[in-house]
Amino acid sequence: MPELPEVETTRRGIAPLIEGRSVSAVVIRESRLRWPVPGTLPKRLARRKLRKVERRAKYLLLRFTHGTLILHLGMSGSLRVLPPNTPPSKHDHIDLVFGDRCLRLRDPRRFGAVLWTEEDPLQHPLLRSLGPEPLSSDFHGEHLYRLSRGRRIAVKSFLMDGHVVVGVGNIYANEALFQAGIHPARACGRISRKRYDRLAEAVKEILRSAIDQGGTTLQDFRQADGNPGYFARELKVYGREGQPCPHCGNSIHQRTIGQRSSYYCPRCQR
DNA sequence: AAATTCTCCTGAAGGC
DNA sequence: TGCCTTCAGGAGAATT
Repeated sequence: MPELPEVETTRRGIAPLIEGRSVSAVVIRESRLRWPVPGTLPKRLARRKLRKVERRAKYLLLRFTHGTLILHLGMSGSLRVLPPNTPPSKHDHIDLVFGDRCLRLRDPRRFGAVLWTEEDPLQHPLLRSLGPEPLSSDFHGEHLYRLSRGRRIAVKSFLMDGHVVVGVGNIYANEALFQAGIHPARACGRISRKRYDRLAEAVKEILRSAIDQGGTTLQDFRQADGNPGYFARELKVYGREGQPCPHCGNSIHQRTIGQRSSYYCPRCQR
């Protein structure tokens, strides 16, 4: 499931292969994604040059000279660059053809999105009110501390709220809280400044390390070259219910917090 | 404003 | 072997 490291891995994989190239064709095989894919896309993109592939939160921004294609991979989306005329398989919904190479969006669960804007994409309603990038200097313990005062939700839900900080999904929230020694269900407003410093550092460290490993592949995710991501083998608690805590040896617990499966060591995390 | 619940979808896993 | 049920999950929308 693409979180920030998977999206960034994808960006790095596709950018050098398609930046600076012009669109020769757009194929929409399935337009029923999270929102209908605009049918005007082929016309709007024809012969247009892709300047840059950027990322904001979990959105990929394909910046053309006259507008931006905003992509979200949802739960199960992935992008590959393939030779043109590669036969599509099931769930290969969209192709952007750039002459001798084809950017193909595959998304079995269709929670992803493809949007077009000719305005500043950062001012798009979906992106406008997002929190800071976790790997930027705008994200730190003080930020988490300030935003959490007076609030009662579980720190894990707080950390996964895109208005607080972007890109931290379920897997990395679990891992960061383990590394910081914070219990995922603890009320976010009752955590000290010092512990938030530690949490912010843990988030940065884990995301950086996951990006280095090419992301986490559990089922669907693939890097742009088709290889899986290798961070799964570094997961300390996620999906490890009943297994020993790598720190103290107690067994990892699992419970649902904010409708999301949460894994933690009740002894190391308070 | 903040918190919670609902919703979209498919494939995997489990039960019988 | 096969059919049915349950579940996971990003995040916007709707509701409380």
